[in-house]
This record gives sequence, C-alpha cells and structure tokens, in this order.
Amino acid sequence: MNVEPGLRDKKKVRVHHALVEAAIRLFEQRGFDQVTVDEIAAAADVSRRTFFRYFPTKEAVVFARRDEQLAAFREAIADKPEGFDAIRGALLALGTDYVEQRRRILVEQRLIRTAPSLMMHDLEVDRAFESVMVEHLLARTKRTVGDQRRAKILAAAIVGAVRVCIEEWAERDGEPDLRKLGADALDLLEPLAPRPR
Amino acid sequence: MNVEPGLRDKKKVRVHHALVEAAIRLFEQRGFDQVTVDEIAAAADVSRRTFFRYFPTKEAVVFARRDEQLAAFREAIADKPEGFDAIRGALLALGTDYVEQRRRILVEQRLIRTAPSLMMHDLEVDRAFESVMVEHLLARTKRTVGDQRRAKILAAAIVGAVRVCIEEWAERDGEPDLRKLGADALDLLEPLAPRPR
DNA sequence: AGCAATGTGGCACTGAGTGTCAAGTGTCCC
DNA sequence: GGGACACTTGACACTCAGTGCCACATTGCT
Repeated sequence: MNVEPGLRDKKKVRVHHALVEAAIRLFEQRGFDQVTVDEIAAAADVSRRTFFRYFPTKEAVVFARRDEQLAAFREAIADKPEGFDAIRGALLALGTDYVEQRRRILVEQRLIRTAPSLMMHDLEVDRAFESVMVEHLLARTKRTVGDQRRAKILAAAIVGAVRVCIEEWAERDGEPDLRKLGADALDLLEPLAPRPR
Repeated sequence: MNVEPGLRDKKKVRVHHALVEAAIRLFEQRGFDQVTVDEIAAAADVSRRTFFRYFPTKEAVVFARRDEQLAAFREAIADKPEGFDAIRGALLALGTDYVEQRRRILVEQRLIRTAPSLMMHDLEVDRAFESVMVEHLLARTKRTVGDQRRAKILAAAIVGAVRVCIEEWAERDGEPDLRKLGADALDLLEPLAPRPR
C-alpha cells in the first residue's frame, strides 16, 4: 500500500499550486474583486472550468493554506489527552508555523482584510477550528449539557482570542512575538477551562 | 423638524416589510438556495431591480431584524458608563427581545443553519456586535496596547458565549430560559473583564 | 398647477458557479 | 508494447446574483 505519487497526482499538485500562486499574485496586484476567475485560470494555463474542479469558490483559493493548518491542528491534538493543555500546545505549534511563513501569511491577511467575502470565509474557518476544539474537549466523556456548553464557550473564547492576537500581529507587520501574544492570551483564558479532575 | 412620515416613506416601509415577509415565507417553504430573487420580488409585487434597492444581497433580507437589534444594542450601551456591566445589561435586554419574538427568531435560526452563506453573514453580524463592544470598552480612555488587546479578547469571548447560548436555545426550540443561559455564561466571563478601578 | 426630487421598472451586462459531453491523458493488465 | 479502462480536461451552454443606465411615474413643495 501507500504507493508513490504517480504522474497523475503529481500533475494535480502542480496545477493546484499554479492556481494558488497565480491567484495570490493577481489578487495582491489588483485586489480580490478586480480579478476574475477567467484571469486566474488563464494565468495558470488551465480552463476556467478546471479552476472550479480544484476550488469550490473563488474565495477558497486564498484559504488553501489555512485548510492545511486546520488539518495539522486536528492531527496535533488527536492523540493527546483531552483538555486545555493539548489545545494550547497545538495552537503554539501553529504559531510557530505562522512565524516561519511570516511573509506569505502577512500577504494573505492583508488580502483578507480588503474583501468582505474573504473576511467571511475567514470567520468560517475559525468556526471549523472551534468545532475541532469542542470535539476534542468532549472527546471521551460527553458529560452534562452544562459541561458541553462550557466547552463550547471555552472554544469560542480561545478562537476569538487567537484571532485577536493574529490580527494584532499582522497589523504590526509580524513584528511582535506571536507565540508570546498567544501564550498570554491563552493564560488569560485558562481559568475558563474545566477543572482537570 | 421631525416631520411625520409622509406617503413616500410609508410606501418604503410597506415594500420593505413585504419583501421580508415574502422572502422568509418562501425560504421557509423551499429553502434558501431554491428561491430566486426574482420570485421574492414577484411575491412582493415589485421588480427584481427594486429588491436590490432595499437589500444589498439576497442574504441581507434575512438579517433585517438582526440589524435593528444591533442598532438597539448600540443605543442601549451608548450612554451607560463603559464596562462589563453595561454590556451585560444590554445583552440581557436583547435576550428579552429574543424571547418575545421567539417564534420568528426560531424560524430565522433554523433557516440560517441550512445555508452556508447565511451562516457566514451571521458570523459577520456577530463581528459587528463585537466591534460595538470593543468601542464601548475603550470609549473614554484608550489605555495601553495590552488593555486594548484584553478588551478585544473579552468582546470576542462574550460574542462567542452569546452565540453558544442562542444556538442551544434554538436547538431546543426556545424552551430553556435564554436569559438565564446568557446570565450564567456572562458570569463565567466576568473575571476576564478589566478591574473596575 | 408646475417643477424638482426621488422611487421604480425594464434592459443589458458582468461574473460566479454548474451540468454535460466529447476528447485527451495516465494507469493497469495482459 | 498495446489496448481497455478510469480519470481529467476543455468547451459550451445555462442559471442566477448583482450593477449601471435611462425613461417614466409618483411624491413633495411652492
């Protein structure tokens, strides 16, 4: 099992990459609304129809990276014991990722802030993170309805706090220490977490 | 000053109302995606073009009420002294509103959960609430960057908690006491608020 | 009544997103 | 290596959201 890529899949990766690169470049140059899918497809040497086979919407192409991060986050907390600490760890790991890809992510963030439809998608990705956290917090024991509610509130607060940190980080061109920002914010929220018992 | 409505404005209100009613009714019957703007306009006896003079998007017609609530919320905290208590009071007042319009709002909530684009708009309205809270929390003294960050995190947490409460309330057909749910959630978050001194 | 302001309908247009089908290309098996 | 098969692509046509424009009707004001 686990056969190596094969020509077909390699091509798929190449096209996917070409579309993302072309799209980001064009968006950066002229703004999200001023670029049509036709132009992106042309710049990546595929047809318009093919673009929509790789991405469900024009917005989605901006969030390709984010989707990968979500998957990484999901995996990072999958095996760890449920609780606040696992989430903290996974988020800080994500923070490292952000810092490493700083330039790229700052471009994306700047882009996202210019187009309302991108901001909305951003929020939806946040909700996906939130869901993963809730699932993790309630993984083994579902407990009472009240516990579930508390877990959901905690997850929402964490996601909100992280968003605030990333916004501040991006606004200052990635200059402040994102990991410290995040760590402080999470410390602030730790009291909301259910007692470790 | 402050002249009474006049025929023109009365008509505007009537059309606005007709569009909302027609839209909600059709959406409820067949689902958001299965209804075109043409149909809504026809059902309200106006042209398609006129629909877009009243609402910027097909989604917006669902959130007419929400926009009014946001305005009411903004007004409710406008004169009160800055801080957590003002926000708590305004939110609980909003809760009363929700309970009073229970049937209506449950329909809207059910609708919103069926269409992704509506969920996104929902999140955006939440962000608007968040902004109003942040503005209120930082109204007089802007304080340090750290204080601003804390205020933003608090606002995000509050909005998230309120959303969780409303979701639970709607999922159970408006049976639980929304005001109590909200009050408990806010008590949980009160420690995050800056010290009153 | 008559003029200015404003709201409306109709029309044409752009652009996102989808269904369909024929042609191209990779994969696999003999 | 060659052919059958599965998958991918491009082209075309279509629906529908949203916008600009202009002629026409309605309202407000004097």
